[in-house]
Amino acid sequence: MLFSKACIYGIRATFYVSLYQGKREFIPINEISDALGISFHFLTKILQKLTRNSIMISYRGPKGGITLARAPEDISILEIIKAIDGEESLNSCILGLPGCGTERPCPLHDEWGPKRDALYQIFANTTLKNINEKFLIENFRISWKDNGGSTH
Amino acid sequence: MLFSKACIYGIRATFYVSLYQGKREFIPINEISDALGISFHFLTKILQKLTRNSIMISYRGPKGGITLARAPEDISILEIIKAIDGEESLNSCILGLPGCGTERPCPLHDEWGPKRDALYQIFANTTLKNINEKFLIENFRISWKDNGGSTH
DNA sequence: GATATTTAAGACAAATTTGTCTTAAATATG
DNA sequence: CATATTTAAGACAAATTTGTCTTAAATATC
Ligand code: SF4
Ligand code: SF4
Repeated sequence: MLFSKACIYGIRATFYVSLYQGKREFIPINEISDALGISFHFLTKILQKLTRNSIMISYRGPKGGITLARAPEDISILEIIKAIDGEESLNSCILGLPGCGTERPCPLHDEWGPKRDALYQIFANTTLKNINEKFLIENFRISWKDNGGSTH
Repeated sequence: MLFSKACIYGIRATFYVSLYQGKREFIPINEISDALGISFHFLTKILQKLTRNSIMISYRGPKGGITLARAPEDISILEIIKAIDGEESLNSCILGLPGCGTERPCPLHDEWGPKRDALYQIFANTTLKNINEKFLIENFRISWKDNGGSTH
């Protein structure tokens, strides 16, 4: 698993929220946790990392909830990942051989390095606006809750 | 982290052993754990997964230790990963959105799918022989022990 | 102001991963 | 056969991640 469960939940929740951007004000967390089948309190703690990192804004009380802090085109997947799993999760190597790097590559570096960089660029360049467009264009109906896993 | 620590340790240990292939009989695990700076007993348990999966052969007693079960060109990195972290670690998606897949892609699938497949192929196609050649050709001197992390 | 709704915060518990230790079994050597 | 070496196996502990619960604070509505 490249990302922690917390990170995946955070990404899913952000996708969910971003679908309502411009249509509703604040989305209550319990609605999200219900839709995604995630523990409400666990999700709350995850989302707090996003509000602390100015990715989301939260509002308490009736009609409260969370919403994006910025325009969807200004929020990348990478930001979410960094806010939840930290900087290292994508910078560090899959093998993590110590003391290595470009000037002292391990036997896999030539192959892995470019792949890792490409992966990083995907997350850096994909914004929530891109995601929303994909959702709309492809008329995507995701089953947010776990239901047997992905088929590849 | 794509792989568990156990998996990374297993890969490092296998690299270490394969460097002596054809030169020494069995490599004692305590030598490996010393060289790699890993707990001896923890490494022993990890390596047992490799012996159970016919990747390594172990031998008890003086002059005992472990060695590769097959020729280096017949052992891929992928096998090691599967033996330790299981099949799913590379088949499952980084995001793990449920119920999705090629026929029901999430907004990242078009980008992530090919990357994941390419990654899979690297590990499937890279054998210990490839690794050894790299080590020799590049006259690689790895510092097996952690010493501050990779520089990228 | 009273009440219901909703996030914030933190204590706590469960599960998983990582790491340690002890004992047993196998084997080479003298 | 006695001894030292080395893996096997499994109990146990520590650390981390995941998940639950309780209380407090903010806010809309009546
Ligand atoms: S040399 Fe590169 S591929 Fe190899 S372990 Fe280090 S960062 Fe990873
Ligand atoms: S559709 Fe593809 S990329 Fe998206 S979550 Fe599923 S497997 Fe992953």
